[in-house]
Amino acid sequence: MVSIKDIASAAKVSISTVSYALNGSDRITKETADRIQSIADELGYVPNRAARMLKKRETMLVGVFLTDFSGHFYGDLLFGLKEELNRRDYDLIVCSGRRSHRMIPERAFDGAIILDATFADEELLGYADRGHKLVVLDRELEHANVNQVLLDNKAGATLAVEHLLGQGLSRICAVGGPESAYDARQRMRAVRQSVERMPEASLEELPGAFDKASGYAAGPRIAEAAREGPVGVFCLNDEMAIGLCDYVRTQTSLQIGRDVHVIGYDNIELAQYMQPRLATIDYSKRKWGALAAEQLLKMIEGRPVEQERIYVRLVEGESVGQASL
Amino acid sequence: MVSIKDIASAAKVSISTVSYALNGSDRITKETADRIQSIADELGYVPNRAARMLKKRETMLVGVFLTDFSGHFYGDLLFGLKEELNRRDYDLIVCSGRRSHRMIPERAFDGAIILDATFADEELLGYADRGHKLVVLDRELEHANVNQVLLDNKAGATLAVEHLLGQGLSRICAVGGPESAYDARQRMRAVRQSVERMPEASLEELPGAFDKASGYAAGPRIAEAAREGPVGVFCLNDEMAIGLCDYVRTQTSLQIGRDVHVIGYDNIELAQYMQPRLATIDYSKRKWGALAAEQLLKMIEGRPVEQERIYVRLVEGESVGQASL
DNA sequence: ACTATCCGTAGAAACGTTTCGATAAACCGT
DNA sequence: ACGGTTTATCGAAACGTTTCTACGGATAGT
Repeated sequence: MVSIKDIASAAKVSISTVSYALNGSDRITKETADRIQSIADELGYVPNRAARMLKKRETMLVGVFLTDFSGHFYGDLLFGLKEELNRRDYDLIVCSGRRSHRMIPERAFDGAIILDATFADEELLGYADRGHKLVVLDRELEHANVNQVLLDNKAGATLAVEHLLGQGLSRICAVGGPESAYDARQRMRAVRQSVERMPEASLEELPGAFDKASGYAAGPRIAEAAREGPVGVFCLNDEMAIGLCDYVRTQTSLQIGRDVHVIGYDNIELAQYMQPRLATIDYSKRKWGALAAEQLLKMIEGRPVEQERIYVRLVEGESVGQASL
Repeated sequence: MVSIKDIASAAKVSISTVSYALNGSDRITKETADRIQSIADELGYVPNRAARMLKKRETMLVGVFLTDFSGHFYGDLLFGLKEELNRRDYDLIVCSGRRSHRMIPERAFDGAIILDATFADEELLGYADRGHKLVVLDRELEHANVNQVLLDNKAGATLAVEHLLGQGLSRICAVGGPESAYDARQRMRAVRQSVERMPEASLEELPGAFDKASGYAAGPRIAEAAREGPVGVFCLNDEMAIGLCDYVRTQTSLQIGRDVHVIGYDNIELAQYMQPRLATIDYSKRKWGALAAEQLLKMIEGRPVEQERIYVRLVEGESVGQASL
């Protein structure tokens, strides 16, 4: 592999001159710089990333950690992240799995973005203590080296429940997320508050784990409830809503949007292709990513960071209809 | 940041002893090794990745390059890749975008897996010439440092067309992919061959770009054709099939599975949620990833690599029905 | 013409590891 | 008790950069 040394001897200058020339320092005259540059090109020189990282103590890399690679909104989120990072000359690296956690303390990146339930809070705080910059997207953490971009879960869940209530549905079921999920806890809390505000409304909470299977599993109980009249179901994310619709369609003779009214959360791509179209809560995943990137870069560069929040909107769908009285 | 030196002075041994001890060399007695280990733990030592990379000239990292992060089957593919790599102590890093290409010559990984149209063949061959190990998933390249895991596109496309023909459909439309896509070229070639084998069958080729919009765009022409009797449409991937169904459903009074029979390719998750369910060609994306990882590791370790191929199967769906005669 | 200033380049140390070869102490058999 | 062998540890070089400081020669000012 051709190194800076090879260029130095080919150009009959010292390696420091080569380094300065290639990095565009004004210590070197334009002529020598050009000469060195063309020799470098000719030899096909590419700087060694590891050496540069070691010496400069910076990587120009940001790591994003995901629980898995199959999330339905990762595409947009990562797009937003990457755009923003690239504008500032950083590269994005996506990681998943416990094994890769170690890359943070190994200083493989200048900062990391976390949307990964396999990190415990204490683990993240430990990294922050050691000086690593983090932006967390799936929890709230109080630390000088940690910031977050919050989804407005409260507003979203309130919107969802009020949409159901607004259709004349007073019997509400909510299918929850894993206890460990911050988003799930926040959404469920808002659900309770919204229902409590309506004296005539009732709420039943069903357990769930943010996956299709838990939506499906909630099916029997919901079908039972629906026998006594229309029921409005808020699944705390779209995947569960889809699982529930699956159950209702294949295992019961109930009709979605008439007997069982379903609304989800996240507006994943699938939602718009469901028949009937799934009502859901939407927010800009790109913006979420872009803000996360912006915050992280500010931290890395030592600029002040302001708290950001992503707003939500209701997407209507035929999975929620007017309650027939 | 605590380094091997700090441990050395804390333990009153040389840095080489620390290095040997921490790496489990048998040059060091168990007692000192344990002592050093516990001091390292106490100080919270984590090795510096850059330094190790530089010295060892290996990274234990594999990069996978994707055109974007939104592909519908990336989740499974990456899962297969990651599992296999982790079993062998390698970490996976996902990259996208032209900017990140440079990580290959910069020796940021021990090898790379390419499923990314933004790489030109010549670019990849250039890296291979410089000794970088590659596995390509979206093309075929002849080079000692390049291997591929091939999808059986020919078999899949043949299966799809024969399924349509088998339902009594003799007027076939095929919605193609970008000219630059290897998969698209292979599939289309097989389509032509299959249709030609049936003297009474006719084929019309429509342009496409593997995205939903091109499926939608093919809609008018297909609707026109369907006015003269049922037509079988093979969209070279599921996304286009979904776009086409969208058009037919919203812009025409034709019925899918009766007037227009649609089959896709890839069996993305969405396919099973379409109404009617989309017929498609399925193959194991996990296995695809696992084989790619296995090949790359063999190359890195200098073991012989055998050519692999992923097999396909037909998934029936109501989007293709019996042609009413 | 002589010192002071500046400018372009060179030398060398450092970043944090790994690993080869050297060294000194302990062991063994005779 | 002695040379020879083994054993545990150490010293130093190297990986490929960056960057501080030093240096020598040219230019400029008086």
